[in-house]
Amino acid sequence: MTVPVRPLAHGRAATRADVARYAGVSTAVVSYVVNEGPRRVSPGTAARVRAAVQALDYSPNVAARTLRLGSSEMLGLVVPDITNPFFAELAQAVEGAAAERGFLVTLGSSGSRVDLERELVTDLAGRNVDGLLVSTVLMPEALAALPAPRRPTVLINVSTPFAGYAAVGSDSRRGAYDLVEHLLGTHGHTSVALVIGESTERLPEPRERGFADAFAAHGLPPGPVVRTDFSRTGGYEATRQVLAWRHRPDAIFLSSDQQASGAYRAVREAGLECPDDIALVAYDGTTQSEFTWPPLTSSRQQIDLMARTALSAVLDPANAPAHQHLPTELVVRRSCGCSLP
Amino acid sequence: MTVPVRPLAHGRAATRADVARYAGVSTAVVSYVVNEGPRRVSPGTAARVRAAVQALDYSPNVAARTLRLGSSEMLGLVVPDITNPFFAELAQAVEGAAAERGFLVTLGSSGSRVDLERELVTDLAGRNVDGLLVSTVLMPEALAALPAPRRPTVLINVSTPFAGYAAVGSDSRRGAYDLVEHLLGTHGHTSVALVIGESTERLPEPRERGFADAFAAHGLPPGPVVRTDFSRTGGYEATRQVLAWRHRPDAIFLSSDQQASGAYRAVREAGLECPDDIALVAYDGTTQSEFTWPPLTSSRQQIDLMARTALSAVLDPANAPAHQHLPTELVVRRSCGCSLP
DNA sequence: TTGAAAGCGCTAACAA
DNA sequence: TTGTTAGCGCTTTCAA
Repeated sequence: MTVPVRPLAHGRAATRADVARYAGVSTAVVSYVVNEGPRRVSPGTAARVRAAVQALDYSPNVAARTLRLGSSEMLGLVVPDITNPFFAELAQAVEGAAAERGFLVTLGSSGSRVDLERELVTDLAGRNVDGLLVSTVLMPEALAALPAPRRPTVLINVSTPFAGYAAVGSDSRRGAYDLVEHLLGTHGHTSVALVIGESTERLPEPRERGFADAFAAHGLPPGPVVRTDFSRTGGYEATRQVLAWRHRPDAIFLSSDQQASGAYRAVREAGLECPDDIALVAYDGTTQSEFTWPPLTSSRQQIDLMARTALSAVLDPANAPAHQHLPTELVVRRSCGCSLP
Repeated sequence: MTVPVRPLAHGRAATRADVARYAGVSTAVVSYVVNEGPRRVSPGTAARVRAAVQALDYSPNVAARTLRLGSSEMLGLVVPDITNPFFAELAQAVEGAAAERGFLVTLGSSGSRVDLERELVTDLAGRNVDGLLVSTVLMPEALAALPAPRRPTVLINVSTPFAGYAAVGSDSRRGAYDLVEHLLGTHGHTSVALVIGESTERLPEPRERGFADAFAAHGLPPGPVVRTDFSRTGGYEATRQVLAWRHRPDAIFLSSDQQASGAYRAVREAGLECPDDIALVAYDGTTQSEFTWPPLTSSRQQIDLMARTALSAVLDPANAPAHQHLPTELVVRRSCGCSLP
């Protein structure tokens, strides 16, 4: 199945022993120089070692180091779908935050498939990663079915804690509330539909609760809910469905930017205009939301903060709170009906 | 700088020796069972070993295996920007193709920054990856400045070969030609502007040549070229610029979907309609292009094929051609002015 | 300040 | 069919 890769053609790569021999020192000294510690080395010797390193084009074998140290300075990140801009931005942020601390990250994108995700997590966990960040669509059961994590594992982008894991996520209930309240309060809409991904999180989904909360605050019964998946196609299909209702709502709240992308298409295909015929708002607030037309009013997740928070949690599991809620930010653009300069 | 991670609280993780002791066999036998070879083991013994593995919750130490075997079954992938849907789709494809062959992939996204990219490639290459796929914006110099790769390295998404590396990319010259020829031939446009990313590839950029080729085929001098960067903002700014010209062209050919996203926004902000006031076409053809309005006519890169081809090249460097050109596919939608059902 | 050497967990050649 | 063991490259304790 797998293809072993031979070392370079011109012979095996130089090892620490080669360098030591070349520089006329012991292997320990080479270590001290290469790692700048833990013992100090006289300047002259250090220079000879560096020259040898150069001459032999030596670079340390990470597997050996990992084996010895028990740490690989690698983190694993599992997301359901890297082509979803939210996860792409999250991956970018995690990678950046990890790099700042000297860690590399191995990414797995499961395509939202449960079995693949399980495999990914198990595999990654076995790969000497020092910690795991998992953003999964398959919360409770699948997670419980996993072998106990051998490494600090934090659940990222979840709104409810899960036994045995540290978790960080946005306060999506509040984010949803803000959006719907804006529609109901500022714009005086009375009928707003919710299009939401088929969640495997503990129900009711927080966005759905925020949605209902906003209606309650206005003394209204909650609007209709359409469940689909968290993709463009999901948003597209669901919106088509909503537009076909006898009484078209004033607005649709999409649970992700990705779904909103599909919603726009459905609206245009129906020959309708946003926001005149129907307002659209969405949860996520990735860069994509600035480039739709009209620009998308959204509750923006603080992706950088989420990445940093999650990173601190894996790297210092002892002090990681069971669950951290990050605030979202309401970004009003034009798709809700507001007319901005 | 780095935080070593301790084994599980309930003591150190089980090793192969623990399993051997528990099952009353030698470590070799455990190996044979776990790896299903290379020696065969009697069914009874194998069962005992499997029971021990289960009981001790044993999982092999990958670092040790890597050290021993000299192969990690990991590949490295470096892309300039994972939030660009093209690269996200590419990453997804590479990951999928790799998984089929038992490899995991470590992703690095450089944010298009030369220094970070150099660091990433060097770092990744040192990490016992069995091979490296690099899609870089900083072709010639930076690549030459890199230490010689210790592992098979293939350049991905490049249109010109580069000494010492296998390379795979789409035939972007042809892709560009198809698009512009469609505009000139089918639609009878005469003035088409090109918005292209600031390329670090050997000039002239193939898309620019394809663009010029199409004009030449019609006996026309090539249209105006605006150079910007390969981002939404780049496309946005460049398009604003084009729209401000005294003579607005009939169409703009954007060198990426990401730029096209920015272009749409610029067109709408200017109060113009696509394709009536100005036609838009782009190179890439990611899923994003199906969800713009109007849907984007594009030259679609065969991302899956590219991933597979590149993978074969890293995994079997001996037989990898210096450069492989993959055909693109013209996908006609509505942004060019075609009226589809 | 430097050297010798043990040992991290695994694979596979060799021996039984 | 199974056991013994060398050795992958590295870090670091202990001794000099």
